[in-house]
Amino acid sequence: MSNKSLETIELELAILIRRLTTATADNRNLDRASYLLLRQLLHSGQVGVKTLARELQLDVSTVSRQAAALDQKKLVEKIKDPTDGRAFFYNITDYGQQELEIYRTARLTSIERLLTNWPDEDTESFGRLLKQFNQALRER
Amino acid sequence: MSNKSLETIELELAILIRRLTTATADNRNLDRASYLLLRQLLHSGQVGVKTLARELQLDVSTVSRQAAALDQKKLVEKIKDPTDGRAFFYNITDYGQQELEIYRTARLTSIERLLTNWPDEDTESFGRLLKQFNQALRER
DNA sequence: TATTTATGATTGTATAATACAACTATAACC
DNA sequence: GGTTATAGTTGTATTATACAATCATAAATA
Repeated sequence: MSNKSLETIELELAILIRRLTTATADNRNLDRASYLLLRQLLHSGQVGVKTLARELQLDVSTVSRQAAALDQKKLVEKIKDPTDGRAFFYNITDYGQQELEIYRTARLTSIERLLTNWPDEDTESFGRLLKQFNQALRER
Repeated sequence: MSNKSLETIELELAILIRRLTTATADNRNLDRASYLLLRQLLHSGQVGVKTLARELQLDVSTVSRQAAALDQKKLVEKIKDPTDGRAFFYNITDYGQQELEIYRTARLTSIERLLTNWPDEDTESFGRLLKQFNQALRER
């Protein structure tokens, strides 16, 4: 790998993180954390915070708080596990699914706006490489 | 652009941000904010917080605090503008340059580790596309 | 079976990064 | 010389996170 490419990636990643952590902060709707949690929940079905934390690679306490916030907002419901007195399931509500979809659509739209004029080849590669990079991060 | 690519980018960006904000948080050395500020300072030369804030697209108050923290740690020095009683310059110190270099090298190394086995073509594209994406964000 | 240990979850506390609003001091303008 | 603009700082709030302590229940063990 060329050192130039590596240096570019290093710098641009730092900038990207800075830019996106703040850019996505101003939301009337969902925040990024809730969004990923809801998505994961939709994907995993009925699971508790421990499983979610593992899947999202977050601390259990973090997920516990996030889930409580979502429960508060009626985006999910918390159900006692009948077979284990300590455990709970979370279920995304219909309202939660709606909100998720609204947020996701808004995100898609604003990203699409950023990518106008990009050659198809570039958007395709960008998606593929981001995914590949995340995979590497996950396996690290 | 294919909807599939767009959806991939949308999701993978959200994941990436989550992953990197936490992954880069555990540092004995510099934090990401300080790092970018020092880099910018090295690049811009003697400027005050207002200029830095504009260049970094951050609020002045944020940069003011960050700069104060760097000053505290002797990574920069704060110099009164002789021509304007309200204003200051910041200068990166030798120590600051050393620390910057140490941190940057560490970052390069850990990113390089993630990219082992990537075809040269992919690392080249990834750098180029990240830069392109940041540019789009900046111009938004 | 009674005690110990492990586990799912929550809560207390701390930190980092940020923004907006209020404020201070100085400069510029008229 | 009084008003307005500007550079910077500080107060306050929010979001996202981790680690440590704790609680309640389950599982293992003696």
